[in-house]
Amino acid sequence: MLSLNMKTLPRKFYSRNTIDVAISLLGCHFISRVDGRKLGGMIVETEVYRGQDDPACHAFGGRTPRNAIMYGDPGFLYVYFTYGNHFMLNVVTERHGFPAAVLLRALEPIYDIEEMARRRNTPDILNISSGPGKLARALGITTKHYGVDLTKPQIYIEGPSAQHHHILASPRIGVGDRGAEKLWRFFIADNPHVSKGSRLNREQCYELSAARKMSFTAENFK
DNA sequence: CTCTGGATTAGCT
DNA sequence: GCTAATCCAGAGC
Repeated sequence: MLSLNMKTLPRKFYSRNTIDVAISLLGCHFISRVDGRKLGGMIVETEVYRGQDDPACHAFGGRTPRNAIMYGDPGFLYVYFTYGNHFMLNVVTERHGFPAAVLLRALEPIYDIEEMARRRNTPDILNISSGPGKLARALGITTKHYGVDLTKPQIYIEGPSAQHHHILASPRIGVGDRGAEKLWRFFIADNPHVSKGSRLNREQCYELSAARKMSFTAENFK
């Protein structure tokens, strides 16, 4: 299952269209060594937040102190705090000056599962990192790690995935009507670690080929 | 300064 | 399925 030849993803990996990055990240390994332990797992669910025209993106409406990292170089960590409890992990994408990022929504635990389970206070492996707030907690990542360089050895992603995954797309979760027409959530079909927070019926999920076609319309890239 | 709502989760009905 | 928890960023004054 683990592929050989996994290497830390270079900055160039992140310096592409955010949709390509979000899809390419599925199957890669996200690793955190923030407390001297190697924690992490396989990325199984991602979402795209792209540009000042995307009403669900934190950069909608322009630059602020919080979203500043999204305007910088790709390959850095954007962490923010929400709902009074949860940290969200994003990786900055695209070129300097264009605000965009991929939200990591779920991991399949691989490294030091016992420690991650402890941090999450659950014995259930399916509950360790099957949601964006859950995985940040399991990995020990907080806003202290805002701006960490993902090409350095503290927090990084290894790839590429050698597996052939069946990937599906759907609308993003938790954004309400803001950009609801965009199919910018991507996940590995049938992986039990994909988040269950918002159960989507089959009609709301699309094969990757169809979703990509819709995502790359002029409407989304004007 | 004050107010509003959130890229969620856990726990209960 | 429903909602309280919990606190900060951003907007408005």
